[in-house]
Amino acid sequence: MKKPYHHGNLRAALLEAARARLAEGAEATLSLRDLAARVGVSVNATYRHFDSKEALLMELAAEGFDALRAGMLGAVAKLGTAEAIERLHATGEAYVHFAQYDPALFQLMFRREGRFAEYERFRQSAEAAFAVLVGCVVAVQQVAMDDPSATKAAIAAWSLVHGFAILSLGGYLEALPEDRRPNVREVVKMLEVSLA
Amino acid sequence: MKKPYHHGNLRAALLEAARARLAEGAEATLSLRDLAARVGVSVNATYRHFDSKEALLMELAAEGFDALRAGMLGAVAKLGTAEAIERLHATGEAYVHFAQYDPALFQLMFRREGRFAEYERFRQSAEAAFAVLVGCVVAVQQVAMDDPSATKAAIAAWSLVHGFAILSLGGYLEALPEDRRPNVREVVKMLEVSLA
DNA sequence: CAATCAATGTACGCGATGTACACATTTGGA
DNA sequence: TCCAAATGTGTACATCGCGTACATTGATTG
Repeated sequence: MKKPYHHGNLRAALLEAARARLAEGAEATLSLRDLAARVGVSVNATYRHFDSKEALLMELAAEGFDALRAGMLGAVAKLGTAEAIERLHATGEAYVHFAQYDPALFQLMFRREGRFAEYERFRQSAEAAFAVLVGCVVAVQQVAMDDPSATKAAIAAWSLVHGFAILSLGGYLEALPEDRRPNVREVVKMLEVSLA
Repeated sequence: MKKPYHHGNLRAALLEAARARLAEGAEATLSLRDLAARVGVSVNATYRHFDSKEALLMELAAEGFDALRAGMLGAVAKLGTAEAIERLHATGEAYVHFAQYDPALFQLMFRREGRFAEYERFRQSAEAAFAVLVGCVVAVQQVAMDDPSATKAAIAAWSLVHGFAILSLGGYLEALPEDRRPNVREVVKMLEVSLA
């Protein structure tokens, strides 16, 4: 059984390799050539499936947002029926956990410098993920889905968990002794009061 | 008046050029060679003052933290005597404003991937900036400067403003219509209740 | 005046991106 | 069935960025 001339699903394989590669290092050191080599394919072949390295990364980032959304929804689902505020907490926690579980992917997702216009798929996935947060806030505030105040509160909530994730990953909290560092739960609780 | 063989203060000039360069573009497209050309100096000369591009960027980032600290302190000072909670608000606003005033520098500061160990100067400046926040929280909570709860609350506050800054700069909020986007003040107000 | 510092010029080695061109192998549709 | 399109291979190249080396020149300082 020699390897066939055609890979079969090179596109998916490249993305998978990129994911694996990301898990073990930073985005900065991810090269197309390395990816091609890992999959056992020539560099040129990669260009049959992605216009550029950036295009590949954007696809990866979009899938990241899909996974983030799934992670948040999953956390809520596992909670069963619960207070709306607790669901919001769970969602926030899931957000941070996602970031900590795959830091490189998370950073990748938020270092695309707003190329929403060029990559529609990316925009949609990012928006869908945000919608989960808005949904939670809507439930807490008991307002209409398109209520401006819900969107604003959701952004504030997003800011909080996102900021915490970034600062954690960046190592900016490591300088502090363990007992003075809040854990995810403590941070997420900050959402409680100000939204009620 | 021909230009002298020695520049005089090349180190400072390089940093200044880098700052200017940052103001008009992203970090990713900043090259040592370009910097040297701008200052009118050979590439080699730059290595007399900085071990590497990274070292130059770290210095720039450290100065960024100094400026951020000054900005926050300045905002508080301009407030005169005021409620502690208002000072915290002002500090948070100053944080976001700093980010919006010089986005590239701000991103630079937070994309150094925790090289605190290698660059002590950087660590100190970052810590000093954070201390301003802690100070505000301490005043609000009326606890001792080294009270763990103050540190934790300060981190939460930091997370909030930082997350908002990042999301703003990344363009992740631009998808939403203007009237559903919170402004700085609205976001910062979230600090109020949960810290009291 | 000698030593040292600061800067020049030129040239490499390395690695990464994207592109081009000619060619091979499958696969699918007219 | 056969031709065309899609997918891959190999090799080569232009471009750019980083860091380094080496010999040399101009300024400063003790």
